[in-house]
Amino acid sequence: MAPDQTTPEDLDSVRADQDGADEPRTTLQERTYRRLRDEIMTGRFRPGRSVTIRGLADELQVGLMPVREALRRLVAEHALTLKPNRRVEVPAMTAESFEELTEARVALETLAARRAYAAAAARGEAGALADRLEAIDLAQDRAIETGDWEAYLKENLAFHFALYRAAESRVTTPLIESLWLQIGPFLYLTRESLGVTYNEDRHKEAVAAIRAGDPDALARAIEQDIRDGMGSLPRNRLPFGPA
Amino acid sequence: MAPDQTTPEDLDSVRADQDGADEPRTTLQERTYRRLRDEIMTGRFRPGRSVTIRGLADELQVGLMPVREALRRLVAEHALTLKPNRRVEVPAMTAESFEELTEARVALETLAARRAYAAAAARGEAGALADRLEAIDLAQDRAIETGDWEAYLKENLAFHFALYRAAESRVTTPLIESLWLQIGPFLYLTRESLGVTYNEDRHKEAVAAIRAGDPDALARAIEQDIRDGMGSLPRNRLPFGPA
DNA sequence: TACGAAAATTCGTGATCACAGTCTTTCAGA
DNA sequence: TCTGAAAGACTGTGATCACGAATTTTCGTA
Repeated sequence: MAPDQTTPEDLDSVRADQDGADEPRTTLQERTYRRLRDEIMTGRFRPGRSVTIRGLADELQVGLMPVREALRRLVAEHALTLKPNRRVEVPAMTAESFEELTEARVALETLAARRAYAAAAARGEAGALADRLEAIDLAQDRAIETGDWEAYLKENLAFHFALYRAAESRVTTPLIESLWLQIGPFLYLTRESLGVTYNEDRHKEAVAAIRAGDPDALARAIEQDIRDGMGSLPRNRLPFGPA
Repeated sequence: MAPDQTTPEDLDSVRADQDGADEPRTTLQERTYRRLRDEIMTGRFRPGRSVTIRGLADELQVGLMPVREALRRLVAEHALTLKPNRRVEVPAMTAESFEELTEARVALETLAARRAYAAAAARGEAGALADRLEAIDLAQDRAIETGDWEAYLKENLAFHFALYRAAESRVTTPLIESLWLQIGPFLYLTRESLGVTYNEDRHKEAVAAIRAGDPDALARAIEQDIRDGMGSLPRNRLPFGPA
């Protein structure tokens, strides 16, 4: 699709987000937003990097206006921050923010998981949901075996949002997405510095909880999954960002 | 029908929001955003009303560009929604959204309350926090006595955010604000249709919990306050919005 | 060499215009 | 009177420019 030859390396790496349909009828601003969103999530924007409208417009080969509105949207979603200079930057990750993000994730994602199970069970599709999640989890296991950290993160994202999306929550899901947007860069940026230890597979526990019809166990599995994942990150090296 | 004339009278009615400082050094877009934000929160935008850039620019006596960016920001915060026509509208409140908003509020606001107490207690300012909240609660009691529904809601907002702001959470507070933005219009729009019953004052319970140093009781008070308040609203008349 | 003021560049903000869709109105035909 | 197609008005999108503020560079002075 996109014929812009600049930056030909990675067009739509993490496209498997929310919209399966990839219509070309979207606005330039929307595509610019998704593009920047993916680049932020995958850590290609280092914290503290100077992000300017004209610079990005040059880089992405689009006009100033789409970039301008895409940046503003990302700021509204807290993926970027607005400095008093009126200039946007990739925010630094601090120990406080990291701890806050973990707690907020636990609060919102256990809620979303419960709602997802309730909605799926009400439709009699709990088994199908468990099957879908299990497939994603197997793909994630393969990523672990091959040591593909980026694929691992991608499948992890797919697992969580496949679960939450089952709730069809137009309120909770966007909030969770905002949290992931804030954590994403840090996850990818630290991929080298950690030897991930997979002691227990909380995803398998979650799938089993769904099959057993136990929402409480599902919520516990999700909470532990979040705490395991966040706890394995190098908290001691925070703050991470501009000096 | 709503009086759709230019409304030059109400410039900054509910300005006492979060920033005590009212510097004129802000951008036009920022002021337009706050203006529209307040009007949405106080229910002056009925659901389903057609919101156009040029119309608002005319009405607010500002250029198209500030309105354009303010609308986009409000859409990103889920205060307004973007129709497939690329046109923004005040979203209708449905029973599902209402229930979701209640659960999300409970999850996030009990978390914020706990963090606020912990932060205040760590600074040895828990007593001062309780005093501040008590003052707001007394003002709210006066609003109840005089039957001033709008003042009641305003003090209610002040109480909750005075508490959450004590946590200095740069992550959780914005999420809660987004939820209030989505509920706000509905609260004000239904002010006529309900005889509010104040059986128990959960705010006083919250203040007592802070003074007693009991975070769990504080969280329970906040949760019950939310459920009481949301439960008293006329759920049976949902969906509320465009036919 | 170090320092600081002035000049040049770059930035965000906002205005204005052109364009291509969408919606409303109008009006001709049954 | 009702239907439906064309004309007109209106809307969001995006480009381009002007302006003032902030940043960076330059260059003269200690």
